[in-house]
Amino acid sequence: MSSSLIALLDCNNFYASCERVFDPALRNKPVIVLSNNDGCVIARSNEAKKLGIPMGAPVFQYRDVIHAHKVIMRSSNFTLYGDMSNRVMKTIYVFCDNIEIYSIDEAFISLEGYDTATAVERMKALKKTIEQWTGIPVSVGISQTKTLAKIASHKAKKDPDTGGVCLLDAEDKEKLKSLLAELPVKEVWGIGYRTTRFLENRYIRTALDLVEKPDEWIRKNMTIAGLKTVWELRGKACLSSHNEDTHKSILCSRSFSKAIMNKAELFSALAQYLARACEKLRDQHSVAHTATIFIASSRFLDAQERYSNSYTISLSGGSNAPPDFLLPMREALDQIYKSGYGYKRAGVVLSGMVPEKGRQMSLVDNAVALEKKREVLASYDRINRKFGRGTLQFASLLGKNKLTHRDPEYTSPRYTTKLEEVLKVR
DNA sequence: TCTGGGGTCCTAGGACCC
DNA sequence: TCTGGGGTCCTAGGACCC
Repeated sequence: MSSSLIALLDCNNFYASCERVFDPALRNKPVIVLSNNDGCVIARSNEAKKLGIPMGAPVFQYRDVIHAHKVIMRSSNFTLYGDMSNRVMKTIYVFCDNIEIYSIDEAFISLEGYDTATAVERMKALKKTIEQWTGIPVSVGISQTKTLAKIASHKAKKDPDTGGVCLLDAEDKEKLKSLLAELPVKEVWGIGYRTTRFLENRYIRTALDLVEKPDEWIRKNMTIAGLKTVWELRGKACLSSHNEDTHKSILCSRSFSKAIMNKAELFSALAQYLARACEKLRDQHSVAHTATIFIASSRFLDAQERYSNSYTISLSGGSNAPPDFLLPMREALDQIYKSGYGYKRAGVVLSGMVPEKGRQMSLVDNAVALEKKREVLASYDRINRKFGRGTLQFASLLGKNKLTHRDPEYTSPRYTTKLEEVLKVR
């Protein structure tokens, strides 16, 4: 009896593909999607990859290539990408209801009960349907474990012979072995930069080198997480799915296009991120008991000129209303702010979540006031959802200064979520 | 300053992911 | 001149308890 199969479905060049769906002029051309402030490359079409533009590359360093090859740039449009992601995931649910949405462009799909041939057939049908219904090209890797499915999906993406769906059967031991022998250890899911350096120093260069090490050695040098990775590579599934619909932490942070030199401006930025983080918190019907603020100068300065720090505050009753966090947050900023530095980034992390219902009330709360506050925030959220984020804002959070975020230059319309911006057919 | 061995809980920081 | 943003998990070490 064979162990059950799992598939990883991965959207190809997701953000760039989303842009292409609505603008045919981008097809077969090099396209890159940029981060906030149009600073970095966060997605590339295959044509852009071939030009040697790396992931995360600062745009200014590649001006010449971009110009010479007429690379098309798009500022990121997360409203569009989020909506397209939903469409892809909903299509997967038509085929299978046991799925784990892993990221905006990836999902694991349980293929329990299928033999290998049927699994491949089903995934080919799914791939075709997604491409027809959403216009997003996808690749699928199938294997007995998530880590191997991941490897299979890379092969599906790179090797045209697979037709975009690749099976890696771990029960074919010889084939698995020869595949792992060709796979550089740094390409294994879960092996990052630090671990790669550690392993290569010990002449462990391929995935096969790694799986041949004894368990005790792995456990000692790579922690339990590394051991799980190795078991997965050997074909033994041990990564559990975490299909939580509530997050354990929520972060909102931004880089500034120009350095911020004073505390008031920094606080006003933090207050806005707090407001956004609290919105996400209310979306999942939680309250948070702790909030961490952090501030940082540019990471690209010399060590002596660099400064970053964070401070964690706690709220005894928990809350998802920005004003409750504001005063302790101001005190926190007083603790860590140092004048004389130019701050390039700041953010707020909320954690210590519990469900909004049945939360512990602190002594100063009274139930009526609490319910009233909840209703006010709910209307606030409804209005902002209907008319766009930022329609309503907290007066106490509004700074005098406009934040130094650069306006995006290359934004595409919100084709799918904004009536005024839908695609027009002549 | 030396003298004990266990527990638990919490948090900061590191490493990884997309 | 210009360098992203949002998550999870693990471990070590401190605080506290008996």
